[in-house]
Amino acid sequence: MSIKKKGSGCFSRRAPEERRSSILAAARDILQARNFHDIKMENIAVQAGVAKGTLYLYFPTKEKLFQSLAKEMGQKIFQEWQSIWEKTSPGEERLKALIFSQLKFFDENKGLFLQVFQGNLPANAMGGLKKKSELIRAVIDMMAKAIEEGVHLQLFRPCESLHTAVALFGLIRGFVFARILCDIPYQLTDQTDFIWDVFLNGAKK
Amino acid sequence: MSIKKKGSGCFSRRAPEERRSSILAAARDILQARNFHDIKMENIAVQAGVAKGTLYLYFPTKEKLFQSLAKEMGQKIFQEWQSIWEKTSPGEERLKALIFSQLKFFDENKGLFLQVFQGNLPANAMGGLKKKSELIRAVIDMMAKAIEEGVHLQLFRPCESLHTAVALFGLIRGFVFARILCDIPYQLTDQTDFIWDVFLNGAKK
Amino acid sequence: MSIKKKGSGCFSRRAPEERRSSILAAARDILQARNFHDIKMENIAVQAGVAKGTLYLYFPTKEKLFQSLAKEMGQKIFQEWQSIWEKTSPGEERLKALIFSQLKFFDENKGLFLQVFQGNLPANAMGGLKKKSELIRAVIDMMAKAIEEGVHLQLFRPCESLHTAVALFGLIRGFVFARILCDIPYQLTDQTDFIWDVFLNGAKK
Amino acid sequence: MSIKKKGSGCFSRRAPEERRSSILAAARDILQARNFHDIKMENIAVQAGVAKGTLYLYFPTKEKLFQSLAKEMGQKIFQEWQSIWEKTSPGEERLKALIFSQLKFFDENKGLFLQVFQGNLPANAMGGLKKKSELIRAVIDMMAKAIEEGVHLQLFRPCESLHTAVALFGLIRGFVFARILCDIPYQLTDQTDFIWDVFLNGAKK
DNA sequence: CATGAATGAGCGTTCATTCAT
DNA sequence: GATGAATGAACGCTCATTCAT
Repeated sequence: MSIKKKGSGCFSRRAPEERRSSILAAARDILQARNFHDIKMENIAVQAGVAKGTLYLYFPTKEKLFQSLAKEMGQKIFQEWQSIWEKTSPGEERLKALIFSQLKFFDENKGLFLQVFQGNLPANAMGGLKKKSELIRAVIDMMAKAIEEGVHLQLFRPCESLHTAVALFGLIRGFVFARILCDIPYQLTDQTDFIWDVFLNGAKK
Repeated sequence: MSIKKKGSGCFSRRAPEERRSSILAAARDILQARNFHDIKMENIAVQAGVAKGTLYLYFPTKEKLFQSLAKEMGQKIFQEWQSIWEKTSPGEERLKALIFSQLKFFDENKGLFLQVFQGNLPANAMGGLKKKSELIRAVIDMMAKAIEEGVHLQLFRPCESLHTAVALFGLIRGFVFARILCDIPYQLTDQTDFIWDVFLNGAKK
Repeated sequence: MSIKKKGSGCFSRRAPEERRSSILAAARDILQARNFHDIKMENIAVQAGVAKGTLYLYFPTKEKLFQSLAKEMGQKIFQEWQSIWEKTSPGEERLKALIFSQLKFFDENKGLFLQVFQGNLPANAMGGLKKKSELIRAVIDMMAKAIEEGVHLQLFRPCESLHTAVALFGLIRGFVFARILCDIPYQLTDQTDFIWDVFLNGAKK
Repeated sequence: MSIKKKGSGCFSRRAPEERRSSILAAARDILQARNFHDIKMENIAVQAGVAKGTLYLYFPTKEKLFQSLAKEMGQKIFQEWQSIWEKTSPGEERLKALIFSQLKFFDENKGLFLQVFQGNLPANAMGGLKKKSELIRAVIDMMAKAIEEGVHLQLFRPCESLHTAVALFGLIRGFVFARILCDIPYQLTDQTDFIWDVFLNGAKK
C-alpha cells in the first residue's frame, strides 16, 4: 500500500529517472521467462514495485515500454563493443575479445535471447527487429573491420571480409543456440578458444 | 431472447484431409508475417476460405493448431535430412548436401524462420521450443555423425565431433541470420561453397 | 494492428463492498425473470450500472457469481430461522413462526423460487443443489426439533418427528407451488393459520 | 456410419413415428441428468442413434423438441390420473390411488423432477411452465373434486376443497422433495399411508 | 505525482442450424 | 429421407489503458 520493495534493485521514492530504470529492469527480468504477449502490465508493475498506472507516467504504451527496453539494451551492448575496440589492439586480441563479449552477453541473457533478440515482440516487431538487425549488422561490420585488419596483419588470407565476418558471427551464434536451446553442456565463454581455433584453422586434417 | 436462428450452412465440401491441410497452409502463410498472438482465428479462417467454426473441427484450440503446424514442418524437414543422408555418400558430399538443404529451407521460409523456428509461439512455448530444440539437436547430431565419418576418411583432423558440428551449424545459421535479418545480399544457397571452405580451411593465411 | 487504444476509465467509485452487493442485487433481480443460461454477464453489468469487466473484479466467473448469490441468500434465510428459534417459545408459537417465515420468504422471492431454489443453476449445479438441499434439510431438521418439543408438550401425538416435519415442510411448499405456479389467489402468508389447522387436525370429519 | 444401436430402445429403419419417439426418449433420458442448456443436439442425436440433421426433420428447433417432450409427458401422466379416476371409487380409494400415482411418477423420474418439472427449461420457459402449471393445476383440481366427494361421504369435514387439495398436493411434494433433494431414506411409494394418515388426522395428540 | 478500480474493445470458443451429398 | 461437415452469431473472459482520488 505504501512502500514496497520487490525484485531487482527497485526502491520507491527515488528520482524519476531511477523509477524509469527500475521499470525497465522489471520488464527485462520478466522478459527472461515470458513472451511480450504473455507479460501483463500488472506483472511489470508488481515486479517494479509500483502501481499499474505509474507505468504510464513513464511509457505511453506497453509497446513503447518494450521498445525502450530493447533500445537501451542495444545501446549498452553497442557501447561495450566500442569500448572493447578501443581497449584492444588489432588482430587476434581484438577479435577474441569481441567473441568473448558476445558469448558473455548471451550467457547473461539466456532468456532474453529467446525473447527480445529472437523476435518475440509485438506485431510491428519490425521496429524491434530493425533495432535488433542493426545491432547484428553493427557487430558484423565491426568484426569485418577487425578481420580486414587481420588480413593486413597477415593473420588471415585475403577474403571478402563481410562474408567472413558473417561466418564468425554464425560460429558464435551456433554455440549460443546449441547451449541455450539444446542444453549442450559447456560454459559459453569457455568456447572462445575453440571458436577461434575453428575460425582460424577450419576442420581440415 | 435465448434461442436465435443461426448457421447458414452453405459451403464447398472438399476432401477432409485437404481441408486440414489448407488450414495449416493458411496458418503457415500468415505466420510468415505475423506473431502467434497477432494472428486471429478469423484471419486463418478467411485465408483458408472457411468459417471460423470450421477450424475447430480440425484443431481443438488455436494453440494446438500451431503446434500441429510446427510438428508437420519439423517432420518434413527431418525427413528431408534423412533422405539426404541415405542418398549421399559419406564425407564432403553428405555434409555439403546437409548444408545446402538447410540453406534452402530457410530461403523458402524466411518468415517462418522468425516465427515458428525462433520461438514465437504460445505461452507454453516450451512445447514448441522442445520440438524446435529437438530438431536443432537432430541436425547437429546428424552432422556430428557425418563429421566423424569425415574424420575416418581423413578429411578432417580428429576432433570433438559434437562441438565441431555445433560450429558448422552456427556457420550455416550465421548466413541465414545475416541474410534474413540484415539483408546482406546474396542467394542463401549460393553460400554453400563458401561455408564449406571456411569450415574446412578456416580463415588463416 | 496488434495494439489498440482501449479503456475509457470513467466511473463512479463507490465503496467496494457496496459494489459487490449491487452486482449481486442486479443478478438476483434478473434471476427473478430469467435462467442462469439466459442471463448474460452484460445484462448483469448493465443492471448493476457497471462495465462488464468490473464484474470480474468481484467474481472470477459467471458461475461463481451465481454461487455467491445462492450462498448469501441461503445464509440470510438460515439466520432468519435461527433468530426465530431464539425469539419464540416452544410449541405452537415457534412452529407457526417458522411456517410464516417460509411463506414470507417465497412471497418475496417468487422468481428466485423458480430459479436459484429450484435448480436453475450451471452444469455443476450439484454445488448449488447441495447448498439448496442443505438448506431444505436444515429447515426440516429445525421443524423436526420443534415438533419433538410439541410432542413433549403434549401438543402432538408421538410420531417419527423427521417424517412429520417433512409433511409440514410439504404442506408449506404446496401452498407456495400453488400460489406461484398456478396463480391460485391468496396472500401466501395469510395461509399460516390454514396450514397450521390442517397440520394439527387433518381433514377428517 | 450406417446402423447404430444406442440407448433406450431405439432402432434404425423404423416407421417415422417411431423415430420421433426414440428421439424424444433420448431427450428424456439425457434430461434426467442434465439441464436443457447443457444438452447439445449432438448428444440427443447420438443417444437416439441418428444424425444431428435428422432431429430437424422431426422438430424444427431444440426448443420445440423439448416442448414436445414436456407435452407428451404431461399427457401421459394426465391420462394416468384420468384412468385412476375412472377405475376407483370415490373417497379414500380414489385419493390414495392419486397419491400413490404421484409418488410413483416422481420415483421413476427423479432426474426429470429436477429438470423439466422444476423449470430447467429454455428462456421462454413460460411455455414449458404453463404446461407444468396446468398439470399441477389439473391434479390439484382433480384432488379437490375427490375431496369434495369425501366431504359428501362424511369422510372429511366441510372445507374449502381447493385449499385442502393444495395442502394434500404439498404433503405429497414434501416427501418428494425430501427424498430426492435431501436423501431422506424411504421408498417414496411406501409413504402413501403415512401421508394419508397425516392428511386425515393431522399431528394433534 | 502515484494509485488501482473501472472500463470496454476484442478474441477464442461453442453449438444450433443448414444443406450438399 | 438421412447425413454430418460447415457455418457464423453470440458470449464469457482478458487486459491495456484511463482518471478520480
